[in-house]
Amino acid sequence: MRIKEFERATGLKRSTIRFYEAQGVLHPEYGANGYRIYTQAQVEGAKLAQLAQQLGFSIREIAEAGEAWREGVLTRAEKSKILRAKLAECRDKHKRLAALSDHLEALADWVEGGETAPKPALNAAL
Amino acid sequence: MRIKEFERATGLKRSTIRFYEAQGVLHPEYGANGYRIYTQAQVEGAKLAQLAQQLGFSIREIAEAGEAWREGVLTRAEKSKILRAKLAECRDKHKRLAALSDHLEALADWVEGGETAPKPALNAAL
DNA sequence: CTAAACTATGCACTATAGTGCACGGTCAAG
DNA sequence: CTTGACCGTGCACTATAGTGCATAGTTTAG
Repeated sequence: MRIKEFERATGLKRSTIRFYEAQGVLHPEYGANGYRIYTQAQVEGAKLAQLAQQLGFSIREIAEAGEAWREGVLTRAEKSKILRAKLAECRDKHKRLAALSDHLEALADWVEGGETAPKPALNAAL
Repeated sequence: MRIKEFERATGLKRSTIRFYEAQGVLHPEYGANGYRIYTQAQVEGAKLAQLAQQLGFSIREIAEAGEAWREGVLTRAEKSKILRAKLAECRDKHKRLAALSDHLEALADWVEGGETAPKPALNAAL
């Protein structure tokens, strides 16, 4: 597909798509006319990148991790290492987010209960 | 406490502390000499802000939500509403992070398994 | 063949989140 | 009463993540 359809498929703006390419997140093929050509796999990749970015990963990190599922760039061991490292970061964020949720809920309950009981303390493990 | 100790207690740089104050995240008292004075509660608040920020919330969002646990600014209903809204966002991020973790793990397994099975697809619910 | 729609590049501009420095006032030990 | 550590403001600068525009080439429907 060309860029217009890729915009529609990913929900990204054209300027953002070009920016992501410049940052190494996207690597489209180019036709003889100079037009970018995208595959369905790249739509998936872009969606994953968006997700990761909304959850606090930087463009640079996403570009680096993205190398792990591009063909013929890295060895299996390198890919595995990158993916496992990002997975660990995800799991850590996941835990911290659970802690933040718990704390917000405790605060909401405390406010709704008239702020009488002692104010909930932030878990030290954060 | 004064700013030096607040830096140590929160792990934030002095420039960042001043920036957060300018953005409405922190609201220290001022002594007669013009020095900022922080409480232990503000250390807690700053840590919570750091946590939220690392997890993808913006400074502006944090400042707004922070009003909910400042004294005498908002009504109970307003505080509750803000906290419950942020809680819902947290829970959503939490779910998405779980999905991202699952996907990364599936990719890592797939790579380690020799990339023979079909490449895991991204969950459409993202 | 022409016009509309689509695509390309380069570059300047914006928003967010800080960082660092110059310059000056305050405090406390000696 | 000086000296060094600490604190203040203002301002310019940086990094990240885009956004928008001018200008020009390509494609496609009529």
